[in-house]
Amino acid sequence: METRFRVSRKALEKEARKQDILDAAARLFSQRDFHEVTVDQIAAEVGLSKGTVYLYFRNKDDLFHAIVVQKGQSLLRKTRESLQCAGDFVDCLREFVRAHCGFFEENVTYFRITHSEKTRMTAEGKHRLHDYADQLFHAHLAMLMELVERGRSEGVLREEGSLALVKALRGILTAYVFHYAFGQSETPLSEQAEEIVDLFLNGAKRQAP
Amino acid sequence: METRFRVSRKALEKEARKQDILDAAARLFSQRDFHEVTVDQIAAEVGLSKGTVYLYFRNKDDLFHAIVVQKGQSLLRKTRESLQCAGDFVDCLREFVRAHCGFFEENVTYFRITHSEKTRMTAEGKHRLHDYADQLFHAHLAMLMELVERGRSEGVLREEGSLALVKALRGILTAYVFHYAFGQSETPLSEQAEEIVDLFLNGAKRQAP
Amino acid sequence: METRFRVSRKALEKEARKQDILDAAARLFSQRDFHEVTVDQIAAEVGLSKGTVYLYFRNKDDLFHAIVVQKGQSLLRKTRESLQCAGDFVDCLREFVRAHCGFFEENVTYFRITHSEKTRMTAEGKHRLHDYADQLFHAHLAMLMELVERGRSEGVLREEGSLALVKALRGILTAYVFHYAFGQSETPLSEQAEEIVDLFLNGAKRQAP
Amino acid sequence: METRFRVSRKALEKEARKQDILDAAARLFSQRDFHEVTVDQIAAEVGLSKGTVYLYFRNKDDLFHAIVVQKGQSLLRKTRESLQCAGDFVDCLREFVRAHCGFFEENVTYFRITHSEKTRMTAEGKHRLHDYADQLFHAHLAMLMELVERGRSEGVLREEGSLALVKALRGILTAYVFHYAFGQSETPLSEQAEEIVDLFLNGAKRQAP
DNA sequence: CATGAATGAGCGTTCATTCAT
DNA sequence: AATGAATGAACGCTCATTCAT
Repeated sequence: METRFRVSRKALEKEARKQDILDAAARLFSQRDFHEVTVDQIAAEVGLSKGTVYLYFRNKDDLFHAIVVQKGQSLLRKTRESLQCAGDFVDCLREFVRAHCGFFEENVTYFRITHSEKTRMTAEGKHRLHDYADQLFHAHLAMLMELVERGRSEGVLREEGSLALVKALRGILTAYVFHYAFGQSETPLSEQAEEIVDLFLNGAKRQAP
Repeated sequence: METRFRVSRKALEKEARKQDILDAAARLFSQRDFHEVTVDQIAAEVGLSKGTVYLYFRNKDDLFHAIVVQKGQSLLRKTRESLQCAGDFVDCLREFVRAHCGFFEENVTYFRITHSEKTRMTAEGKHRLHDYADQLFHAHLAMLMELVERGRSEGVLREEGSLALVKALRGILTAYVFHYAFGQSETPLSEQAEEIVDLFLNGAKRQAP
Repeated sequence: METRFRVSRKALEKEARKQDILDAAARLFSQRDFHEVTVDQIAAEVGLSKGTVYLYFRNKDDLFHAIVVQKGQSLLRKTRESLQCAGDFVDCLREFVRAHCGFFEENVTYFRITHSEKTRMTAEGKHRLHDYADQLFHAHLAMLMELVERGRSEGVLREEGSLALVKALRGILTAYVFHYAFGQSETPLSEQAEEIVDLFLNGAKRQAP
Repeated sequence: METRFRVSRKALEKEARKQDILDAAARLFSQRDFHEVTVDQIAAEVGLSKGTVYLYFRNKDDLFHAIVVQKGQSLLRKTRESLQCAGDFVDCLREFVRAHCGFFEENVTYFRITHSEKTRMTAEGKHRLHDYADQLFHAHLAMLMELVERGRSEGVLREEGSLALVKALRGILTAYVFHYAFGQSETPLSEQAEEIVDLFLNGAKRQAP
């Protein structure tokens, strides 16, 4: 039992170390391009030796993808939870947007990563990202589709083209996160959730009195 | 006169060659990251020698920025023209969206470039892009602001936060271009202009009867 | 204690490796021009890979300057020591010339380097050499000045223009080293010290009986 | 006859153009290293196209050597003439030193070139310089030898080692030119001829009263 | 003769990756 | 497990040289 305990403690330590590397790397990747961050810098950021990084990740690509996957999972989990809300579609949509905003508020630094990675992924036809990361991306899309479908079935959203609605929602969300992440200091992202929902649902037109 | 003709022909040829390089490079930059495209590849793509590329551009960065600037100018010109329409705000908005869609329909390959470059630019605070490219970016933002202001002064758009409206419009536009550029074959982008305008103005809610 | 020993041994080995590179590079720089020696050749000469050289020196310039500085220091040290002789001016002058000759006898290969570097340094006005190498050069000049002044104060040397005397001494010294370094095999340089001193002090004229 | 005239005029023009290139190149080579001067720069300095330079010189090396040879010939001619003086050895020596100084005063810019080239030449064992330049170098040495021999046969110079005397003379001369060429503004070199002769003949010692 | 566009070998430098300790 | 020295492939860039016009 002592051995089991030792092993498990070791395993935990190892996991912790791995997470340290992921965090350090993510910090750097959010500031500079994939190719502009060197393994040396990552190692220095965690306070480890370059060789040690290779004990935890097979190569630089793996490390990068691990970040994308981990953050993707996290986003997916949080937004999924938000959809289990008790209320009606609009309530749930509000929760969803809040979750999305909350996630990126806490992970501003990861926005650039996922942003550029999403692009790369789509452009090169999955050659670069592991299947799992690919699945995550599509899972996110699917979840949005579901949400929109529900809005439709509740009679709140338009009947035509649910893909169009998904595009609009993602577009507005992304634009807001973008401005939050790169723009000069603004109001907290999560406080803008209501605004996003409003714009998405009612559009830019002045409301009839 | 023959001499004059010869000289001008040479100058034209040189300009044409420069454009060839720009086009070839843009093709590659749209498929892979800046650092993943080598000057050798660019040269090969045009059918020239590596050294020759350096006769036309001081370095790889310059070449890249030349592309961004050229396309940025083009987009700016086309969208600006669209705003000189005779009709009311909604007409102009429709023209604007059409121009935007039309441009990216013809320049799908440039979307990724400007997409990632815009990110990099904002992130690194103008350190990398020439002033001119910087100006272009802000000019585009300013133009959108103007358009939205007009919509407000005509009483069509909401009174609150014009930045919010700009975000929404850009977000939806970008999302549509993104899906067109990377998604599997869809309807022509320009045919989706009406849909974009509708979503932006009226939102996703089912319209009251 | 074993650890301490290991650490210090590693540090020593690293220092030794660095010196190996310096020596190999110096050998090559003495045979060919700075620009005619490639980093690849230097690496091959030490039996290392090109990249390894860059673990020890930031770049080719640094490596070159390290050689100049190291040898300059050595020359300065040895000649300075020689001036602490007990005897009168002529004794000290003799010691000085011997030290100078002795140094270049052991460092023939470095003569060309310092020779050409001195030229470059003076010509380009300190733009290329690190401040330290610059200081060394002037320290050497200053030392010669001091020596000559002493000869004058002891009533041995002429009263007029000590710079003239410095020029003459350096000129003769350099000429001798030059012939030794590049000429076909001759008598050891250090054995020519007496001759140099004699020519410098008494000139080429046949001595009055 | 008109044809002959035309041809000869053309030949003259060609020769003049060639000289222009030599002069421009020499100017640049005196400021920067051989490898730091580009053929492009040379062409620009003469106001010609790069390709044109290759009509007059087979390659960059040839051009460089042509300069060295031409200047060497010129120095040789001028110093040889000086030796045809009517007076005794000391008069002739004085004339020689004056000629040497005069030459480098007018050709300060060429000092560095010949300086570094002489080194390179001796170091690499004639592999680089054309035979002719090699001959020039040795002709200069031989001339000095002759001069010194004459001084000896007239009973003015010491009996021992004429090579030693040649070394001393060349050393002092070179040192003076060096200081003139690179040092901060000094008295004209030719006015220092007397001083050089004095130092060479009588040495640095204070003269007995 | 003169041009200058094109070439391509070659250099300095970087950096992901390996491996002996 | 951790290190960090060593590697070597690869890249951006330069420039002497050629050649069609």
